[in-house]
Amino acid sequence: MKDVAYQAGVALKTVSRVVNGEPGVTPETANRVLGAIQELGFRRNDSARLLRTGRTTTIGFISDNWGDREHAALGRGVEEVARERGFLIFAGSTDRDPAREKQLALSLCARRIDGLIIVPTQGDHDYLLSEIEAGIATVFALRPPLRLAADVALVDERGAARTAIADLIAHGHRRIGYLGGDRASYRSAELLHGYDAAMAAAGLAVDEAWTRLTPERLLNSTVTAVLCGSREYAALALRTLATAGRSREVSVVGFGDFDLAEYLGLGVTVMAYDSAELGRAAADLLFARLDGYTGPPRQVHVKARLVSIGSVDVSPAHLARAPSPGAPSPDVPSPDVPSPRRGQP
Amino acid sequence: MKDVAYQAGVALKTVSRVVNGEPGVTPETANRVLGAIQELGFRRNDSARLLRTGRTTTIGFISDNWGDREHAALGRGVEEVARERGFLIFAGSTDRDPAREKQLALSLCARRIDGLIIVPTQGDHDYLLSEIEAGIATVFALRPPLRLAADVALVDERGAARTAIADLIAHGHRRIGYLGGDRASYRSAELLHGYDAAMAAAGLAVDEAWTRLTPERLLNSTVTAVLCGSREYAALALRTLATAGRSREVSVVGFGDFDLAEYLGLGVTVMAYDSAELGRAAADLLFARLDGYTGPPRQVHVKARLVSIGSVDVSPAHLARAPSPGAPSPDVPSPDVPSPRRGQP
DNA sequence: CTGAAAGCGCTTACAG
DNA sequence: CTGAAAGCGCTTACAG
Repeated sequence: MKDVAYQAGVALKTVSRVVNGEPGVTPETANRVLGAIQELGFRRNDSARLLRTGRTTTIGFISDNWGDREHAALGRGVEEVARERGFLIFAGSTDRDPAREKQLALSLCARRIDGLIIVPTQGDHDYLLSEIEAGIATVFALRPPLRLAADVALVDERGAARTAIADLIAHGHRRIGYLGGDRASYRSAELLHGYDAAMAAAGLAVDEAWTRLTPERLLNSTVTAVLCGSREYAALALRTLATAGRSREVSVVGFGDFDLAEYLGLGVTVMAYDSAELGRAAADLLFARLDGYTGPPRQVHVKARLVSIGSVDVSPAHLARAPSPGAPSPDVPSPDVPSPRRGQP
Repeated sequence: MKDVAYQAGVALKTVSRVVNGEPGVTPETANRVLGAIQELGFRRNDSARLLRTGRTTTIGFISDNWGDREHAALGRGVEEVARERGFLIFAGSTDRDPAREKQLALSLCARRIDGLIIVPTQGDHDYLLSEIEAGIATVFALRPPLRLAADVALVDERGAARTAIADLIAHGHRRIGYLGGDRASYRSAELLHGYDAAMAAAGLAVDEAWTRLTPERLLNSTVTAVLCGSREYAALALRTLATAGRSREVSVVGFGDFDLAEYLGLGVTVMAYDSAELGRAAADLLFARLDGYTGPPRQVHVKARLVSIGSVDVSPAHLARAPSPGAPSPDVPSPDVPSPRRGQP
């Protein structure tokens, strides 16, 4: 810029004015500067400008794994909002390792990002407190942090489980299981909360074994339907049942990103949410802060929808034993066509 | 930092030394500085440091769509290499829009990233020339740029098509089609090149209509097997055949990322490559430049592998008509178990 | 072992 | 309309 000024025979400030399109420069002067810029191949160093300005117009996005479909969709949602605002995004994966999360987050903060959207690991997040105080807007997505009041964008797992279970009950199921790995994880805990609520609302007793299923135990269980807490467990449940030739005896309901339904194939029911929507919601919370919102931390929940796609494979004998479905309970969306896959318990 | 120096009663330079762990500071002095840092909650501004240093230890990653499984896996591969080097990544999507690509790339360059990995859009990339000259290492991934000599990391589409077609031929197919949308696209052109080579090598004539299939035309075609150039077309072909009840009359081979096989379900054959591997390859090219390599542009190709997963559904009648497969040609990997899905033409 | 000065490339605040 | 000076937060190159 100094060179440009020299070449054009003007002061540094004038070059700055031209580059930034500020008013108050004679067309002739401007042209002279523009010419020098062309000639010298000058391009402004935004990093330097941002150092002076204080703002970097950059946000960080930290998730479990950039390569994972669901986290990628989340990032995409964040990007859509950031793009509108002209913000750039630093992205990184934690691989669920708290140490990596901390290292990543702190190096982003050291670059003075304006905001951070983070899918938290299991670790504690005290290390972020001083950064947040220092003015880095922070939003947690997909999972809340432990012991930290902050803006959070979540999936409504409880509501999803309630809807799924109530729907199964409406179709005649009474013995319903949950398959989802670590019950202490945020997701499983929330889904089980919704499960319990829906079973209780229907006045159904719950055998503790039903919610402690494994793929193997599924085959020896008396459940007639099972809610799966992850993509992997849904796939496992289907495969286990198919291998045992018992696909038509147990209804499987998955929980996950929209593409899970597609992934699992035809004839499967999924409580599906939109990860990109979650990303947009998180970004909206973040930009509200950057726009000056200083109120208390907020939570937003992205709803899941019951999705059944494709054709249905059900044995006529099984169908014959199925009663006509009862009236759906109030909080259950009435499906246009009752799914015949869900036979009588 | 100035405040810390004042608080500790030392010079700026001494604080800098402590912060950077440079030698030559008395433990006492260092402790005094550390104390001041604690007290004031000081954290170094890396942006400022990088301005002075000249390097940003940052690379840009620009792809079609961050939310797309394949591009996300690519980014993940890039990240793995960047992480080892302690580099941060700016990420963004073009949505295949040349204008967006340019805008994104230029704003990254203005931030003075050290390198750029880019999945190019159809547009021309002359605008990058001055940036490359200015020292920003640039690598293209997945598709080469038009008229621009640069490092490129690609998938070996030609080899993949050759392998797939030769394998089909070895299983008795003679009339083989290609289904892949825009024939002028880089991917289709490369696949068709491999297709032609394999058909010619086997001395088989090609009816032009076979390579101009659409999902509808597939049903009226005489082909007994079809190579699909994208995830979408593979899914369409399968669905079209299934809907017409003719799944067992035409073998479908997909081409895509590893998860395509899983996505398409059991009993499907896919020429699969690893997007993360492609990302790592691109990053390796980039860091070679950052490490000082100044030779001519290089190309690396990631190989695709023939993958068949899961069980097979084939009509006994169809099987009965199938001949025992001939000896595989030299460039065809001999499958352990010949896939019975590929019946006689 | 420690420090005063200059500078990275830009902008801000003020004069003319 | 234009410019000289100071400063963003750090490091580099040199003295002591």
